[in-house]
Amino acid sequence: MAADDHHYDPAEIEPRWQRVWADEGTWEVSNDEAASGPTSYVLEMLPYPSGEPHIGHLKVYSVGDAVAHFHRRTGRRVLHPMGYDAFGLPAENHAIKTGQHPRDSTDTAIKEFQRQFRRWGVSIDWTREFGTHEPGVYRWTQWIFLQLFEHGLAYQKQAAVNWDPVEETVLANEQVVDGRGERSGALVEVRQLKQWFFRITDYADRLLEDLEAIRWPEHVKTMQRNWIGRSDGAEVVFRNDDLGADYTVFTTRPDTLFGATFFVMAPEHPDVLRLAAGTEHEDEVRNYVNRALTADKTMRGDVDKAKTGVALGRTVINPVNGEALPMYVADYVLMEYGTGAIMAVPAHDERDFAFAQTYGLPIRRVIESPQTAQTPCEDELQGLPYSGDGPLVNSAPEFDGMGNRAALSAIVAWLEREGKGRGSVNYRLRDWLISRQRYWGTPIPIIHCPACGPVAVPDEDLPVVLPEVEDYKPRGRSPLAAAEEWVRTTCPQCGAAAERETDTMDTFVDSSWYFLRYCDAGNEAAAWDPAVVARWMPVDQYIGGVEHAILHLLYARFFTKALADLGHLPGEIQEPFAALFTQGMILRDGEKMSKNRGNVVSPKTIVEQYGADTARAYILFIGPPDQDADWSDSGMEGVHRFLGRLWRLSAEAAADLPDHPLPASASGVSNQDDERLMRKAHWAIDKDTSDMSERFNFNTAIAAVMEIVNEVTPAKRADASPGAVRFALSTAASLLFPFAPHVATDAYHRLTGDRVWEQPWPASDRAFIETATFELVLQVNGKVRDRVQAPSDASREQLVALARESERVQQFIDGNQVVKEIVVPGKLVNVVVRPA
RNA sequence: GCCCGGGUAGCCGAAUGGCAUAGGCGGGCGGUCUUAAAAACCGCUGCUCGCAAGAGCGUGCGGGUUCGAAUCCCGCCCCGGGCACCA
Repeated sequence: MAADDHHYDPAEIEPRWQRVWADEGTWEVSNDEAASGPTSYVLEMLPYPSGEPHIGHLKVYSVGDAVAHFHRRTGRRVLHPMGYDAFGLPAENHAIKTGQHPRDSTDTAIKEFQRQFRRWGVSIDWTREFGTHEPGVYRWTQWIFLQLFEHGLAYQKQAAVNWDPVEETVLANEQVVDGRGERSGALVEVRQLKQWFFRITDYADRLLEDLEAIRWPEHVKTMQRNWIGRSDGAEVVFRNDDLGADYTVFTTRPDTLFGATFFVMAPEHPDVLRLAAGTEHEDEVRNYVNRALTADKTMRGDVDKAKTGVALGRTVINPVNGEALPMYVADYVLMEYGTGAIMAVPAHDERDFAFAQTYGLPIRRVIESPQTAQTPCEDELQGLPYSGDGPLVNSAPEFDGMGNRAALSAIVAWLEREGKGRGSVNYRLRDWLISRQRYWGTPIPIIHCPACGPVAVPDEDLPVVLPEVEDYKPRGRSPLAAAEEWVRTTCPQCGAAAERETDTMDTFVDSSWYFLRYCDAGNEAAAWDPAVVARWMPVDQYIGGVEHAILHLLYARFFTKALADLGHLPGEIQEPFAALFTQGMILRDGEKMSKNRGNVVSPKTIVEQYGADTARAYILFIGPPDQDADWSDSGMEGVHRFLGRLWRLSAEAAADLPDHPLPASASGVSNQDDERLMRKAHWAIDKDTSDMSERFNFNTAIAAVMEIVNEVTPAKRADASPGAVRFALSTAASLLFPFAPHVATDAYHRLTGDRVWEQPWPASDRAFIETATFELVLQVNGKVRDRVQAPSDASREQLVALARESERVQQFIDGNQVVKEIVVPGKLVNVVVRPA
């Protein structure tokens, strides 16, 4: 190639190096025990294969690949696998519309994903690739289900569940947002159905506590804490003498028990109608309950909605003082939380206060608030409702005057002694509903026997293969029910005629363990070998969208703990993802990209036009990767120009300058241009190393490489030696490699003859960064007035003297009195003056 | 309403107690190349005043702490996200 023909051509460079990586299996790692050294497991959330990859995929794999490359070059063996979350509703809905088998559309999409991921040059160990829809994989999903089933962690129960009328399936609590199906947006209905659940609530406390031990973004931890929703309090028993029934309530404020003035039940409470029966309120209660049960769930949940309710015409006894409290039914009390009944303390709870005001119920203050303590009030409702701390009043003599926190424990102790209640904890978290009445998922490996009940499919009969059906449309039952031959079977226990379970599993089950399978993907005898998993797990760096903050990340944590408890994982592996990074979205003109808006940027088009390196480096350069960022075509062209400049300068330097050793030490540097180049290169090494290891500041890491390249332009390096130029350019290529691997590899190879991915991450040499003099900033009263060169080893006195010598400083001192001099060694001198 | 983020040039952003605006984009001015233009490449470019030297101003708004504040503290405004009748 002629020296004047150095034209950056990613279409030539990128496939050439991709071929080397594919032929040599560069990114493959073995599970051999013999392989030594530290390991790292870098994982991006697995993609759902539909259509083709979008810009969000390009971002997550650009981030992940940068981390993987950095880990490799800092001496770790890196597991960086890829797979597909291949079951799910979009493929099935497509099948309902077109009749195309979901397997066919999914496999087509997977092929397109594979093509593009390779075209992007992502450093994946492709030997471990799989899709969750492969029978060889979902047989282990079924095996895990059965492990949970046999240990009581998977169970079937009749329950009020969320039914999505559009998707025609039930949904997990986590998949209902503001009363609507997460995918369909349809208002969910409550149905009583027999469904399969995983007992995630058994793990509520461990899921909460172990958040402390993992390096996750604080807001994701907060979301998980809120979702688990642990509340500490007490259960207190209130007796109704008419029916001779005891009603237990849960309260976080047993210290306010003496302030209870009424008692409220949820409309769904099974005893409401029985209690009202025979009273003058019977009809009214019946009407209220009917209205509440049919009302729009989203409306009922609105905080601002006025409180409504109806008296039941009965009373319960407050165990602490024997008072009879009137009973009400009101829709602000929820059946799903606690016991579906509450004690109402209007003086110290906003909701109870609003209800009491509406219905003219008594309000009794039992905790003194700071204001009322100071100014004994004329208005007895002043400052109410008050939910803060303070001493008890209007309670029993033994508690009055006691701080409410102390009183809380004292009252709980009293309740326990009297058998009227006990300390108790409540969670918002519900068990995970995993049954789906849909086709395209992992079949639940259960056989229903009229005599034996639900029976596990024996291990040797796994996988239970998804049967072929004609019609994918769910009609209030799973499409699998239509495969009658498949459904009809015999009981593995007693041999009697029996039927297969026809529901499939929520696809979140598949993604709750896929990261374990990557460790030992070829294993046909087991889901994984615990000894192999121990070598890789936990994932050192997990990367994905924040939209999975609750669902996927909580379920995967639950699976990891449950599988460790059952002995299938080493006990010390309690968390799947030691560190988590959540990347922001790529927007266009401040809006989400979508086909409807017509503002979609296609990775395929960009990569074809500019190359994968440009697309990847631009996405990382655009801003901090955890933030949303706006796509700009001209910004991307700027990065393209920069990559071209680096490559061209490298190619020219390699061709034009005779081979020359790199300056080995600071003393070998002969002139100012050399010194500037060497210092900039070593400074950038420091900058990039901390940007990559301490935080994910890829944007500033790339900017530092740009600074090196800006120093190497022919005009600026007139006197520089070939060795210094080569060092600056090869350092730039080396530092850029994690973000733009092809062009960096090619430039580095031309300059040095070596393969950059086989080189250790560069180390900076302080001798090149430290200099004999530095620029001393001179301030008067904190304002910069001058800059002078100062010796690096100057004493404080010498620095002050330099400041005093400056004419510009003197101008501002003249006529004033010098009060003091502040010296920051290596940085500045600030002369403080005041008018004489 | 409560809990997190965030607000820096025309735009994206850098700087977490010490030179505000690194790097990039865009616009403007100048240059190289060209018969010429475009493209490409190179250089300068925060605002105001000033011929210049230079001075003043400038990190959402108002106060405070400090020799010194984008950075720390108090009060407010705006934007984004999460949660929200959970007793």
